[in-house]
Amino acid sequence: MSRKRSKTKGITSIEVAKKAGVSQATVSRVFTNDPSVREKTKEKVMEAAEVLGYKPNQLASSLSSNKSNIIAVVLSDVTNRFYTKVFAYLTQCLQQFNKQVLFFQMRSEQDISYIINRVMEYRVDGLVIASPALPNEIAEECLKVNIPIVLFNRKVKDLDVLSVCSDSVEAGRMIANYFLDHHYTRFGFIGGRTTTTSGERKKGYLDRLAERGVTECIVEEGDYLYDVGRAHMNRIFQRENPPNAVFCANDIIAMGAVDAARFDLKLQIPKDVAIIGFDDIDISGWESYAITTIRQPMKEMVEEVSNYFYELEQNNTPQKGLRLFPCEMVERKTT
Amino acid sequence: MSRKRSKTKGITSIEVAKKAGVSQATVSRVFTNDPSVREKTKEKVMEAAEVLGYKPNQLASSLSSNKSNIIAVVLSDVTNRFYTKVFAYLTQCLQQFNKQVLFFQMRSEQDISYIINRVMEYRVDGLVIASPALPNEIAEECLKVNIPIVLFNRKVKDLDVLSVCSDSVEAGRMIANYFLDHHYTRFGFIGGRTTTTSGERKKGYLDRLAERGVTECIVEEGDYLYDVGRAHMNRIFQRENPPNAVFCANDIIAMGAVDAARFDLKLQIPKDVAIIGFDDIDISGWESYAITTIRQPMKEMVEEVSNYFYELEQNNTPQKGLRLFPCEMVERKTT
DNA sequence: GTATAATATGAATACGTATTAATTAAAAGA
DNA sequence: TCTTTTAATTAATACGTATTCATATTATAC
Repeated sequence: MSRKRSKTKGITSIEVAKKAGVSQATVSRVFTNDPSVREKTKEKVMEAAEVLGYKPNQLASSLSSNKSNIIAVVLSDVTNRFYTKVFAYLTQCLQQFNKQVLFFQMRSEQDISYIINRVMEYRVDGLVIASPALPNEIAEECLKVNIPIVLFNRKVKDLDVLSVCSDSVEAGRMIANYFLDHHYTRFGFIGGRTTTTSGERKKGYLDRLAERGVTECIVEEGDYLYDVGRAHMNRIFQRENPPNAVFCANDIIAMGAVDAARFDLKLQIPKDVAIIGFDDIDISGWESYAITTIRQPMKEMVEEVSNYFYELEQNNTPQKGLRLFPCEMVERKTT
Repeated sequence: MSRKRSKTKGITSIEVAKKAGVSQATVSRVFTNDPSVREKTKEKVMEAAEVLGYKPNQLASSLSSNKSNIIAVVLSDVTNRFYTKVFAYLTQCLQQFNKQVLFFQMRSEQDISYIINRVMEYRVDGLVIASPALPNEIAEECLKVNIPIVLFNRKVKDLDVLSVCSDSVEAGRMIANYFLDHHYTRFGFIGGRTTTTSGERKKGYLDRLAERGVTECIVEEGDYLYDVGRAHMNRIFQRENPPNAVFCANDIIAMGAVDAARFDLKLQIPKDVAIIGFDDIDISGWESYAITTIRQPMKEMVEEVSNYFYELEQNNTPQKGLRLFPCEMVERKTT
């Protein structure tokens, strides 16, 4: 009784064709919305399909049409709420024109080759990389076989891709201005991993401080984690003449910093020290933290990504290159 | 110059075969690890593949072998950190035997038919549903075509599926015991959506309270949201004789409740009121909240799911039915 | 009504791999 | 050495759809 193949093989377009009294080609045309099929014929086919419970085999379709309708999305940290939201909303947008999301996690550089292989094997229609780690290898491999790539909050020069980013540099400058306008006098910065985004946030901040005459700023850098943020805040305050205004590269770090100020250093916020975060994740708005932060226009950014693939789908050739989105400040109780 | 099909068509097994001086069948065998191919031949093929940059076309493979190596994962709320972690870890586990994750969001009942259609069209090898909303329609459709289903934290009777759940009822009882053992006297419960999980947490809690002689408990139910939790907490305290011990159906609600107590009601935690949450998401451990909560054995649960698919992969027939995992209490500063 | 154009359908084939059945090569037995 | 067995390989075909090209049908013009 060898039954390697499942008995319940799916209904095929051929069976539908037989039942509807048309050819397989016509059934295919109906399900690809080919306008050249007559309304009456279409109805016959749809009815037969309905009765038989036919669902087109997307795998066969992909093979034949050379289009998988799959977009691979690579995240380095699903735990980061900002990217969680990006992921959720992107999925939603892509579904509107029938693209599905194949999910990959890039925990370390080691994952790169795994991801490359899967992405190529599944012949995905596109690839979105929202990861601070260097994906140059991935990018090059994919471009080699014409898989369109979108980088999210990551810039790469000399690479023929779309890069959708928020304006981190300008956001950093905005914070410097805010602190100075509110008469803060001593400054600190707690960065995340040494990535483009964290680096740019720092650069804008420090540059603007310098432009307005402040050359001293205590800088600590580590990772986008609560514990790390908390540790860095404590370390900063072991120095003499500690800051009264600290910019953290994201909200998670900021929460660590807030708790360090509150529970370890017994400081009043914002009287003794002001803290600003980045991302405006929902927790930042909850009253126990109520962190002043920077909001990236997540929806617009995601829609830009989605729209890029939509244009490709329509056989247009949307522009590549860098697309920069301005951020906005959200004032709460830590300043 | 009509070039409908991309010029850069992928390298196929046929080209590899030609280059290696073997048949296409042999190339296929090499890439499916068929033991019947000689070591020397294998090397020849691998080398040719390497030189040409050949990557097997998974879509063609799926079509031919009737196995897509795709597992669909349906979440109702990616924003919920517990499920975010489940999602991340599940992806990681499945990748270990080469299963990829196709992601779906079930925001409302309306999404059901969309999901069903995609799941069937892609001929996924399995389906994981981690959603409190009723997926009976999905389940029935899938079982009809033999797609294995795993329910995560959701029980369904009379359905031939694997259901991996934490023991919510027992956890509820545990909390009742804890409150009573610590001499709390008046009780409250804030639930999430009226789902199995929330309902069971409540049931265990109330039943155990009753068993130990407490018949009064103020119950509010709404949704798993910060704002809702906060509103409910306030409402509870508008009643006369409000509770001094409140169990919230998850940590997000608990945070709303904590902030209501702190900022709206000006109460001391835990002196005036104790609060317990559920899930032990990372924020609960951060000091500004430091919420006492219930930890589900997330990893074990996910591994159970992953293992189920692994067994199927090996053509074994793993047992279906309900698999229950005990929870554990994490004591922090809200009790 | 016929001739012509436009439209709708069908037959045949491609897509790239897995797999069965058939064949050849290697190993073992005498 | 020559069978007999076993292992390795190939040829041929299936998987289910999309699509090109040819054909049949309908609509339009006269």
